[in-house]
Amino acid sequence: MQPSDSLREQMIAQYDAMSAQLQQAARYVLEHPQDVALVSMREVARHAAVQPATMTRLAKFLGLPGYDELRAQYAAALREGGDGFAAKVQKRVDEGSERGVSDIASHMLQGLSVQLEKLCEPDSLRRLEAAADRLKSARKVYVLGLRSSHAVAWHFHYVMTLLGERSVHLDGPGGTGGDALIRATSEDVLLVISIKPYAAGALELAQLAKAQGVGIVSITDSEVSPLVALSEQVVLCPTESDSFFHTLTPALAVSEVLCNLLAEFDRPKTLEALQQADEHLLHLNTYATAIPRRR
Amino acid sequence: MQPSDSLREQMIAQYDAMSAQLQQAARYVLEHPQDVALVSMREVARHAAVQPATMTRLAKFLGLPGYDELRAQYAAALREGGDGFAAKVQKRVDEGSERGVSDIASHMLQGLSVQLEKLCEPDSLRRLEAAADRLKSARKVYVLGLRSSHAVAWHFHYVMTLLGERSVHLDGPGGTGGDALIRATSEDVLLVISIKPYAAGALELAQLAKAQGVGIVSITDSEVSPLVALSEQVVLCPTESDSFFHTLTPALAVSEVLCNLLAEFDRPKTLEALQQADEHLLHLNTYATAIPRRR
DNA sequence: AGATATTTGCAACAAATAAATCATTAAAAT
DNA sequence: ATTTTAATGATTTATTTGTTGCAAATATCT
Repeated sequence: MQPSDSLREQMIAQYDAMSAQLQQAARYVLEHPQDVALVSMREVARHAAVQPATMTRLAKFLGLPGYDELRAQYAAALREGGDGFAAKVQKRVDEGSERGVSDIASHMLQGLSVQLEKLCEPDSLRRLEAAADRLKSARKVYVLGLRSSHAVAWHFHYVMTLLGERSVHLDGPGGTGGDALIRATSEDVLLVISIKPYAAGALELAQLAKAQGVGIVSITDSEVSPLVALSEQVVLCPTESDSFFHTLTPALAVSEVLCNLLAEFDRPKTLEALQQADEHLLHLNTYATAIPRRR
Repeated sequence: MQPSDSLREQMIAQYDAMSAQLQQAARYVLEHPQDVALVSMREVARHAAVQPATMTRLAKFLGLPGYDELRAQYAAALREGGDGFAAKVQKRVDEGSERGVSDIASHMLQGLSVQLEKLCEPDSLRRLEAAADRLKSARKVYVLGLRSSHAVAWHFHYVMTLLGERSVHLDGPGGTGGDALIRATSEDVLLVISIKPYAAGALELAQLAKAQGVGIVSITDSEVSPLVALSEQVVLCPTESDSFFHTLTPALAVSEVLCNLLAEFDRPKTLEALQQADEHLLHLNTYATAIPRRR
């Protein structure tokens, strides 16, 4: 799938010696080898969010005469890969008969994959859309998820924070998480994430919020979840998995979809907000592309 | 290896209805499907000993708008072959042309589903297994994930907590998260989750830990992620999605798989630990199955 | 802090591409 | 045998391609 190996390895080895733009280009090439073979350089550059010239420069950096040679190598690799496809599948099947450790993993992952596909059913999509609409109309969105659901709640809140300042995460040290609801009104919405077993604390807070007139939108796992009775909108997601634990992956996926639907609602505003966040984080040196020097 | 089947069959079926030149072109296309995808029309024409215009005419004869569409079909077919079975769905995703609200959602979900399937490839499974092995052998597992990766880190830690007391979450108020590493030794392992853009803080802490002799296992998004250089084991997961944001869903899935592999390692102990946790939480009235009465 | 080198974005270029147009040739039908 | 039709080849045109040169921006070093 990758070209003659030497090229791929060379790219990885010399990655650190590349400039930022070159790295961005190289990274895309590494992660989308088929594209290099199948689409034009300018298009690859567009996908990689890089100037066309950078692709040429990458090729030269790797010691090739030009981009065409780079493409040729990837094309050759793809030819082989395509031919050997049958063999590859066969290999996979053979390995599958071992029933080993990686079988467990593969089983789980495929199960999760199927569950995500099930979320594409019309009913789920309707619920997602309705939930997004409801969240959209809120002045503030309070986000609540305790115990295992904390991960989803926090992630939703984090993304919403990048988008603006409408989100409030109901969590805090010493059990003070619910305090932020003090000034919540009927113009606001509470997004609750809770799956079985339902954390009592989350249900209590949700009920309290509802009593204050706050609209409730929930992500939960069943039509008979206690949250359904409280909520204006419910998105259901499966949690069963071939493992000891319930899975949160579908719930997280749902959360990400909601975030994106909200972002899509006003693209210009979203883009502006994201750019603003980018600049802010850049000034703070929040991010790094290499291992920072010890200080 | 051949395009959507219908095209290949159509060519064979209508072969007799073609003119001599068209037949010559069609014959070459049928016998060299890869060339159609990988080289220009003129070159294909030259190899087929046919006028360039004939290739265009062949495409139109098959009811396609132009030769580009023909090439696109063959390129898509080659992608499938090269990329594996998951790519079939990807094609559906790529073809998504309408952008209704629920189309966006279903698009995203299908994309995520495909990514999870890709994690089932042998290489990924090997990495997962190796990472699980390394974590298994650790005395303590420190878990680190900042910013967006916090969700994954926390979830991993949460599940590990249910399983025993080997896990330490490197997070805390006032930037004290790293303090727990004070007593970390070479018997311990640090699990770092970080995806692009990489939080500088996470890299710093990981580097510090490594300097202390702590083994590093990481979940990250690329072969050229700065974490790779530090880590004994790396699990790669995709983060691209048809949305404004990077997706964490595959990373979370990887984390859940790791948890489960660790749990599977010693089933009796796992079951006992889970039962113990159940009892504990029951006594604390942590969970509820119905809306609790207001107090 | 200033000087130097490197990196990056932009625009222009020539070459090549796919498609459209027209002229010529071969085949079919009257 | 002549007209009509379809097929083929040559030519032209508007894009698109990969590359290069140059100026602005950025980083690096003294």
